[in-house]
Amino acid sequence: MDRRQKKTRAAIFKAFSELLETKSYDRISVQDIADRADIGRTTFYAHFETKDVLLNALCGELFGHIIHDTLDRGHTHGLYPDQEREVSVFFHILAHLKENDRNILRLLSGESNELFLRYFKTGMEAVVEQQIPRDRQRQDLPREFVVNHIAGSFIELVYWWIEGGLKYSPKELDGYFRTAVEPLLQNRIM
Amino acid sequence: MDRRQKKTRAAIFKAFSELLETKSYDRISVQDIADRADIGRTTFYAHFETKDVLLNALCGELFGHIIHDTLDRGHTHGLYPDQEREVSVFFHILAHLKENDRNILRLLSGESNELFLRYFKTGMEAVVEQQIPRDRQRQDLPREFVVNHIAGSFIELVYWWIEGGLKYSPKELDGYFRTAVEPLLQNRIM
DNA sequence: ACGATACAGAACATGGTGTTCTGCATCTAC
DNA sequence: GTAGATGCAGAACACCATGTTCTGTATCGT
Repeated sequence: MDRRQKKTRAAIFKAFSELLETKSYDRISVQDIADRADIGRTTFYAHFETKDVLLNALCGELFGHIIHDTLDRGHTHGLYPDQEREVSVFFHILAHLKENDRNILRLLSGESNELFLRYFKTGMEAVVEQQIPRDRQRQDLPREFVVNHIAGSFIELVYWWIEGGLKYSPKELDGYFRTAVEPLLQNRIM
Repeated sequence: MDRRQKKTRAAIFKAFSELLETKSYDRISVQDIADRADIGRTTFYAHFETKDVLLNALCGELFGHIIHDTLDRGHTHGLYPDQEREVSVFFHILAHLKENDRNILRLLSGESNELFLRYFKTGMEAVVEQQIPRDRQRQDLPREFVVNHIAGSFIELVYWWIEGGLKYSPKELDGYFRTAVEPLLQNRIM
């Protein structure tokens, strides 16, 4: 790809992310993005058909990595605590967020957090699907209910955590969350 | 209040609700609302400063009633099943929704459902606060965590239920949900 | 019936969107 | 290094939405 393309594309992403930290999505104009990225407005449209396309690309960029990492890790670390570390996949995701990977935390703290959390939820459903072995799931509850409940309440946890100013540690929350979610699974087979 | 005022105000609400069933919130223009309500655009601004003010008024109207009813009922029906009917407050809310009170269901099925569910969550937090006696709550979990978890996962339940086309009955869901949420409370004192 | 007020409609300023065109700068390939 | 292709800036344009102001008319409450 042309160096110029890469540069402006990166500049657009950067400008958009920075703006999303301060303004809500629909109050950001293409002109704002272009100004901040120091490019012409026409150039923006040469890269993205519309603002929504850019948003989708950004979300893919952001959550793609975190979810992908988590799914990779899923083979070794399970929903249940590691023998040694006493933490689960949820801890890893919360820790990622707290480390503010790719400034995702600032975006989730911004006015458009609901927007991002919807994307996040889609990814979380895949993680939960992978993490719950079918034979461990309670048979008296529909699987799709369980998956939605766990993914959904995790999203709400993140929402609440960030709104409240990260007053708890990822480890604490991981413990609380697993306590809240454990009964959706059958007891471990002895 | 002037009859004319009441009439146009009602017409605006009606038009706005109907439009929200088909278009997403930010794709509805004031002109759309005015046209549908068969009033002048200027008249709209005489009633509501902006579209957001209208949205807030509508949400208060919608969720105000359902939450208020639920809080009233809260003194008799608890989080736990009635002795006779085996249902909880959650059943009542889901049943209200399914009965499509004030066309709320059609709004929640529309493109702006996320918008409404955020309002809904605020109300649900009040309901949950009321429903969980402090002495019944597990002491190893922060109360604010528990309240957010229950209110949040209930919202996600509604979201999922509606997205999926109401494939489960309120009674079924009430059972599932209480199963999922029970462990957040201490066992009943014998 | 009278004064007050709600309304319709037109006009206006402002600002955002998405497109097209022209000229210039920069890249890639040879 | 040069030539042809491609990315970019900037201006101009048509379009649509917002929010305000003004005027004349219809309807209200008393």
